[in-house]
Amino acid sequence: MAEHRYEPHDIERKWQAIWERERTWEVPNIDDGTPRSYVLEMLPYPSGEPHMGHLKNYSVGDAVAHFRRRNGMRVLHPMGYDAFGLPAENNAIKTGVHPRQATEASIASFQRQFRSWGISIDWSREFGTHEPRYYRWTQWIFLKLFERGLAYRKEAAVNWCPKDATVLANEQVIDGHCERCGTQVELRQLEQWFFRITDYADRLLDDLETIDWPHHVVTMQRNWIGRSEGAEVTFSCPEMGVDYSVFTTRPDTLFGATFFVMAPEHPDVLRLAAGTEHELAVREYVNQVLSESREDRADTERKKTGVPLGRSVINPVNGERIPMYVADYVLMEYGTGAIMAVPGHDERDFDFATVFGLPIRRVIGGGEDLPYAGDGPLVNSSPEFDGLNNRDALEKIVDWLDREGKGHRSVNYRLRDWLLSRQRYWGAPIPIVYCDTHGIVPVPEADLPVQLPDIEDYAPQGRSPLAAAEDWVNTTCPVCGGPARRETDTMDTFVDSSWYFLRYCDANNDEAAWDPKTLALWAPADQYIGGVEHAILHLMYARFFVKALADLELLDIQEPFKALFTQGMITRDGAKMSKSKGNMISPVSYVERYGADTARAYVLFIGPPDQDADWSDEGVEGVHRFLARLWRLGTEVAAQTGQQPLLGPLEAPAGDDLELMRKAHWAIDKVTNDMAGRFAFNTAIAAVMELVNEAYRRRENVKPATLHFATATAASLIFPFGPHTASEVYEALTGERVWETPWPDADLGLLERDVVEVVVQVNGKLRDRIQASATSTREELEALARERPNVIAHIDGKQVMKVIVVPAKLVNFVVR
RNA sequence: GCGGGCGUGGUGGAAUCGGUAGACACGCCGGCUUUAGGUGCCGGUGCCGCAAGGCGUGGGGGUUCGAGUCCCUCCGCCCGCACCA
Repeated sequence: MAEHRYEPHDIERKWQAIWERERTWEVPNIDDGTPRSYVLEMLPYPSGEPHMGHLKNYSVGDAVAHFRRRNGMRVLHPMGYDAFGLPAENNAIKTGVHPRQATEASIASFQRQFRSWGISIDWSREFGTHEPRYYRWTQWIFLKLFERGLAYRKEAAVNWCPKDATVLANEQVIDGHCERCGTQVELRQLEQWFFRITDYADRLLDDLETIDWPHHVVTMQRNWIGRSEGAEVTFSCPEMGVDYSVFTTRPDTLFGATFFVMAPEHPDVLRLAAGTEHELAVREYVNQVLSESREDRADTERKKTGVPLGRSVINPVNGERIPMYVADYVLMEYGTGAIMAVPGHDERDFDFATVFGLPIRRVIGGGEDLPYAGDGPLVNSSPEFDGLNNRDALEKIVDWLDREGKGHRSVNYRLRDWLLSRQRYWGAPIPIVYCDTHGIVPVPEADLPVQLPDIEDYAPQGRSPLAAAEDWVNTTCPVCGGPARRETDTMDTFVDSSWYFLRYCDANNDEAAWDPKTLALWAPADQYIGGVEHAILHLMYARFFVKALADLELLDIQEPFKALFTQGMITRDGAKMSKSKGNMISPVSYVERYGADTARAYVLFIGPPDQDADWSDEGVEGVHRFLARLWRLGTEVAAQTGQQPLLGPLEAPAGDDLELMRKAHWAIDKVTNDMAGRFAFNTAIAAVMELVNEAYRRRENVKPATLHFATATAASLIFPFGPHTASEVYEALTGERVWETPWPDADLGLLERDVVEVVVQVNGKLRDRIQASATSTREELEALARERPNVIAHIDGKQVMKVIVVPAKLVNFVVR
């Protein structure tokens, strides 16, 4: 058969040309009653060439898209590029080449590869987020949020990366280091733009219950939002005539508060210490803490440090005067920047009290040693509350505080507002100008986009490189026409990617970001697919945007992604692939060597797609062998039968014909279930392999029509994973285009057998198998089982206590 | 420390509802074909044992007629958050 060789490149080119010419995967924005589905993979960040993670991501998404299409749905399956961002700009600084040039070269390479992989993309909706026709609307959304008060400017201690010379969002700081370059970040007091995502904390939390997302992602988001219920309690400082409130989740332990601690950044700290013997020490301590790295400060292992402030506050529940301290374990960003310290029932306060010799008082019974953080009855508190369970006492104490005007119930979140301004060049300009008379003025919508000007020097100097583009910066105030200066910061790229999935729905609309009716045809995305690394950042921001846009009545959904699937990484020798490790392998070389179908089917066959999987060249060979086998079988059968319609239901099925038909219908059922309810592509592909193996084994003994059916069915079922080979084989056998034929239906009646194998156990151990009628009664099965020699040997001389019979499945003798 | 997940042959993995552990694939062994073949086709392959048989899903315990699957406990690995009051 030397002349008959599986030539994936010829086959793939042929079908790709057809899909391209006929625009097969484009879908119209109409509602004609056809059920619709929006299948979306996270858009790639175009840097260099696509890697294995992309291949896996889009192979998963394409399988889902194809499966839904063939089940009668009109599927929106678009593609775009998250084109703004730091790596392109850093490259520009190094090489002097404009980031647009490098980015667009990379986009071209992604486009080439997506086509060569045969991903079924609606190319008519493609865009890059760096194109003015896109970022015009990013700016428009910014203005809408600004109008609503959801975008605002404030001075705050922010994360600053000295290497990238820009501020970072909280979410972009990993273990105190810059997410991008790994440099240790510093805290700087700067005026910056924020989105008020904290206003949405409760909705972001509650609506997690309305979406079908992986449990671990939901948990991560929940933890990130970090909702804590408790109370705000007022401690007054009579010496200074000031009240300080603290947030606590444990007002039940108020009677155990023996000191009070403020964060070093607290604005009152120096004033409080002024004139006391501790003034100098406090000043030194604060300066020292502020110069510390975030990472050192966050080290929970090190000994607690702090300095007395020389002042005291009154505990509102018992009038006790307790000393004030400043200590770096209290954070300015959370709660009020001050805490009541209860060393008996909080480990951190306990550590501090131990170092400083402060009193430690037990006010909750239970546990052996202090600190004790569990529940129990109140003790040493007040006659009114002692003896009460602490949870009941908590409610009563807060009620009392509320009546006395000394506190109230309160909720705190770990979530902070989203810092979106970046002192960088390669991003969407923030559409704001500063006027001496009118202050912060939004650019009128009609003037959008604020075009990103071309510049020469990209190097950041602690301010945006855009500041050097004088012609661009100097403008006129939209209100008074007087001289004004443009905002020179650009937006975080996460702003761009927080709404791109909306734009796909109406990508060519030049009048608006989207038409709400058109958007409603598709949004929200029915299935979103991407890496877990976006579990918090992108997936939280996109949810916030959709909620904010819904409040602006610009759309009518509350969540962007109904269902989410997070794929695992492809590793090599158990390690993450990276340029620095030099263990990168690229999809291109495999596509060139084996064809796209092999590469695609392999990344899905390698294991469950939500788990990490290690790349193996031998494994690729195995999948390639399988596809070649299917193609060869198809060619052989087609030579024998010619193109003909699929075999209908069998008249009098028997023998090998019946068995092969059964296997085919079993495979249809198996693949359908593996695709419909879950993402079990690995077992789906295995089922098609079984069908092909079965067809090979029985091919000499079955009628041509049976073999034809089995082979065409295998091609039809493998289509979502290896679309080119599937199309080729299916066409050779039937003359039809497989993607235009409906997904096959399993004849479940055919799968039912008259004679089944029944397992016989004695005390739960397998002793024999018997062939029995599927309709045999319990008594018949037990009787049959008792005749078996191996069963007799095992129950002989023993007492049969019980017999368990599961009809058509098993018989278990319980003997003693 | 808190939260989440995982642990099955030589390897990747399968077992969807508590009912035959190891599908499919890799690797390995054997046969056939072609032999120029590193192609193709067929068969075998959890471990111990000549066999009968025994053992076997990280360790220990439990529930059950029956546990990879449920419960408790310990060990190991991975991920996320981390002085969040």
